Amino acid sequence: MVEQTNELDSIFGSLSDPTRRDILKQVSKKSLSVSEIAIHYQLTFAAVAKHLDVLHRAKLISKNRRGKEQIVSISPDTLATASHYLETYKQLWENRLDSLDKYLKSINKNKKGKR
Amino acid sequence: MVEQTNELDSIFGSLSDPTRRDILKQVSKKSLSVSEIAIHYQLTFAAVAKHLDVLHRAKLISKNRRGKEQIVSISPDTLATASHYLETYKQLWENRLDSLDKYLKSINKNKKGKR
DNA sequence: TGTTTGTTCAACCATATAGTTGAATGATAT
DNA sequence: ATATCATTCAACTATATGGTTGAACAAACA
Repeated sequence: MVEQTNELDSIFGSLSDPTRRDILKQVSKKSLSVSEIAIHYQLTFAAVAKHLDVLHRAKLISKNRRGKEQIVSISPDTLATASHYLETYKQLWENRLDSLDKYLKSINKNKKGKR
Repeated sequence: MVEQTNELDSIFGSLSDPTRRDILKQVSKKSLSVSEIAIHYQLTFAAVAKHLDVLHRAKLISKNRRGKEQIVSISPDTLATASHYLETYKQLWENRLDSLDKYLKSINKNKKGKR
């Protein structure tokens, strides 16, 4: 509606769920099969598979078949995209706050001068 | 369900919508009233107000009344939380990939040695 | 071949989200 | 006091999301 990139939409959307963040944490340490991931949660297998699908569509993970298993790995580049987005804005805001800070100090100095 | 902090849930949830990201972009440059923000979108006033509420609940913005207007400002600390989260994982993953890279190189070296 | 193991798909339900319209509230100006 | 401007609230709709169960498919094993 405002930007045409829904890349960030799906990345941040994926990250908004604690189960999915936890899955990312798991596979960031070691690539795992779908069932190895699923056993860590009280959810049904299908529910976990759906979470993996969300992460996959956001390109935060990749899947590779190894025999009958599907091995899930992280895709670090995608997270870099999100990270870069946040860093840019953080920077921008910090600069703005710095300016405000200087401005307030300059006003203060002025006041002191006038007294 | 996995972590008890829904702080990141609401932060990333907020960031998953392009209108809300755009609002953040706007107010990161300059604090604005609710209606000043709303005129930039084809949405109804109420819809924009709802987006602001989502951002407010995630503590990504703050509101201060100035006369009859409500002035919206950015809350940079919250974004730092998200940014920090991503940086941590990016770091972790990069390290893992570095190790993999070294491992692959060591294998290669071994092969060469054996030949 | 049939059976087991791992994964995906389909149908369904409950709740959350994004949007609408219209009424209600708050603060200022006449 | 009332009219006006800025914002919020309430009720409602449509769609998305997160979860379930059960069937179907794919690969490996007996």
